[in-house]
Amino acid sequence: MSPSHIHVPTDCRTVTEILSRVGDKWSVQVVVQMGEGPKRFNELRRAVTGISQRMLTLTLRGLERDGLVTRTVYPTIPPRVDYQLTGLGCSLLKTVRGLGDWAIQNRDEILAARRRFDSGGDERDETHSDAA
Amino acid sequence: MSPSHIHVPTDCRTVTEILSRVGDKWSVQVVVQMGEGPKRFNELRRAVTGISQRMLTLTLRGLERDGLVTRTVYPTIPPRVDYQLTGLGCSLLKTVRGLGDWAIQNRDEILAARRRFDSGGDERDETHSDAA
DNA sequence: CAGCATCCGCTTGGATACTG
DNA sequence: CAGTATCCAAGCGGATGCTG
Repeated sequence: MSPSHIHVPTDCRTVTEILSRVGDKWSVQVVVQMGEGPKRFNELRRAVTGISQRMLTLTLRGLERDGLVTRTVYPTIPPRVDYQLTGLGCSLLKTVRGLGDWAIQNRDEILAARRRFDSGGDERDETHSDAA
Repeated sequence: MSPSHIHVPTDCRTVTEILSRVGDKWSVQVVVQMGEGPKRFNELRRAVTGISQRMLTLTLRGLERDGLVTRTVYPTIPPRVDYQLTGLGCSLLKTVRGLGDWAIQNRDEILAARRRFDSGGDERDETHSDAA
């Protein structure tokens, strides 16, 4: 029942909502890993360097909750659990790759700007004597 | 001197780097506001609902540091400071809109999945009796 | 193997008060 | 108007130990 005919230019709250879903420390990396197909828990753990077991669990729960991944349990011994992107998850992955490409393309420029800012912290802006 | 000929599919570290830049609570909203043209400090403050003065300052400093916005000071009384997107900032805005559109399009589906997950927390996955 | 529970530090961010 | 400085609470995330 949302008024979808009112096309707000990039509705702020919704974007923020999604960004906080995807903007955490690990979600994107985990999603990217699953882009190559279904993955088991420890497989993901090894693939995503530096992630703790706790955070992998939490991240996967969050993604599952939002319908981005499915969790399939095989009650064998030892147990086996597969995580896989849903259609929604795949489409998110595609979109995130857009941001990823941007990041890769502009990484050097950003790092340069950062160094410039960090070294000289006083001549960074043009002070205009003229005013309204 | 980075080996740019090795095209890693969405280099994980770089993406994470940028996401943590843009994935904080306010950056995107601030950037979106500036997309409509240069803005003064309190103008941004009013436009971005809920932001504290402290966080607006920090957010703008961060964006300026990364070369995404410029800060122009008019030493008048009272002082006036304009913030404006750089070319880099504009290109980021465009990219972020991609994610924004995705968010808007799939918002309902995500919220539905979330409700489903939160209500029944046990029948959420298919347990397969078959295994490897 | 795939988790859950606990503890604990660090960072993020809000509220408030003060300044040029 | 456009900040800076301080204090403080909540949440994120790491380390460790235990379970089915």
